[in-house]
Amino acid sequence: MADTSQPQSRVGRPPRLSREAVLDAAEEIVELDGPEALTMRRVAEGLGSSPMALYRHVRDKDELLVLLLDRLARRLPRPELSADPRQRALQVLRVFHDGGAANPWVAGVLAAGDAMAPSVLPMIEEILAAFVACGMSPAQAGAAYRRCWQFTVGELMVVHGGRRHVQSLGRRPVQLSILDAVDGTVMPTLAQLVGYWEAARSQDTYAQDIAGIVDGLLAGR
Amino acid sequence: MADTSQPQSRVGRPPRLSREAVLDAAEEIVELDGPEALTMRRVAEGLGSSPMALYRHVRDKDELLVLLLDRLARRLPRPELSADPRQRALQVLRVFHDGGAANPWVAGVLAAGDAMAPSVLPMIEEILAAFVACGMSPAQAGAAYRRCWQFTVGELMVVHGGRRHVQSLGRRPVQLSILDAVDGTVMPTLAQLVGYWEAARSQDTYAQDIAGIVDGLLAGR
DNA sequence: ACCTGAACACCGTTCAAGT
DNA sequence: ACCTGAACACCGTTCAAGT
Repeated sequence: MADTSQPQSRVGRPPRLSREAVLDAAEEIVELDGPEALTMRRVAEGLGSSPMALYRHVRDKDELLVLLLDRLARRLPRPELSADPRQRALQVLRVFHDGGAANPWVAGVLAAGDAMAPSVLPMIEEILAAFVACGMSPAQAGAAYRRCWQFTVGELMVVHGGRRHVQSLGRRPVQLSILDAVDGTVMPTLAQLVGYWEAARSQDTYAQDIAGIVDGLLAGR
Repeated sequence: MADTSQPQSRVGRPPRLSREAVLDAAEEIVELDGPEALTMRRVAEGLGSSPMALYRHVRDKDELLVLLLDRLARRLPRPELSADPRQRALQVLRVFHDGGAANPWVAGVLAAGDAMAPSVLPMIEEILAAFVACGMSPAQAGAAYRRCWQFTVGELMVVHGGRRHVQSLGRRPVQLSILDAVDGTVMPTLAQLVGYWEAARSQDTYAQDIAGIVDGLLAGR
């Protein structure tokens, strides 16, 4: 009995943790309290192990974040793609956007460096192919994708971005933001601005914006 | 002699530091070693004072960063504005962009929260006015500015963004980036992608991109 | 009023040792 | 092979005390 014993390579202490378990614990924290709450020590605590045990499964904290991003990317839905290539590009871009908007910590991680999830490569390829099907050259498609992606990152940053939530640890609820920095005298422009920002957070302006950008690109060639 | 003595309010120890001095020291650090090197303790060290002395001149580290951003914004050049409103909007957007691109730490600070520099409000107003002069309604101008700003933030993030520079403290030069994450097998798409990214970093694609976006907006109405 | 010293409650990570 | 304990070199910030 006990055929769970592998005949091969049975040396040393059996593992108690795994990369998958570490990622699970990390994800729970980030989902609950945001990316700034993600510390190696808290992950270890969640696993009931010492902080240093994690380093056997993950190179360092940066790698942990990238792996978390990749995991999210792998879970992105693959929508039924339209026959119209323009529509197809917009569909995939929307999947990217919605994935980032649903997990506000993504913006912060994207901001941190050249980190990128390999699992999105097929989706990027889909967008490039769609642009080519619209009549662009591969180089044009690349530049077009870059423009769309940069707008999407900015949107995630500005609208759904790493706001420090409420988070107020009891002290100092105010924030030196655009609102109180002009010491009380709210300019008309400012009031309007705030309105437009709020609009973007409530209404779905992304669809309109990205469609406008894509149409600009298609009109260009 | 010594007419530097103010007749008014002469109580307690005279100040040795000032908010301006704190900002100078902070700026030097951030310019030299990037925003991640900016710590209260290092600023204090640069001033030859104790870390806690800073808290008399600045509420906390967040405020320090916002003040630094505002200082940079105040120094932005005010270009000779064109008579053509479309051109005018593009000019001011370019000033924003170039300011951020020249100081790569800006992207990181913008990413961190709703922080905003009050000194840019007149320039924002300039852009809104230009869009209105192009025939947009105020609401359309607001949405248009938002779209442009979001693209600009994304561009700063992706192209000039908070890459962790070389920074390698001797150990681990590699980075789990898109390049090595697909374990060696570089897809054609991937090679292309990297090329487009590099292109954006060397050539000035921003001018073309933002003009395309603005033209898309103007065509929309 | 302005600054200092010591302390608190954290970080990520290394290194030698246990099993 | 995998994990632990103690330690290192940091953080931001509070609080009581000095001048």
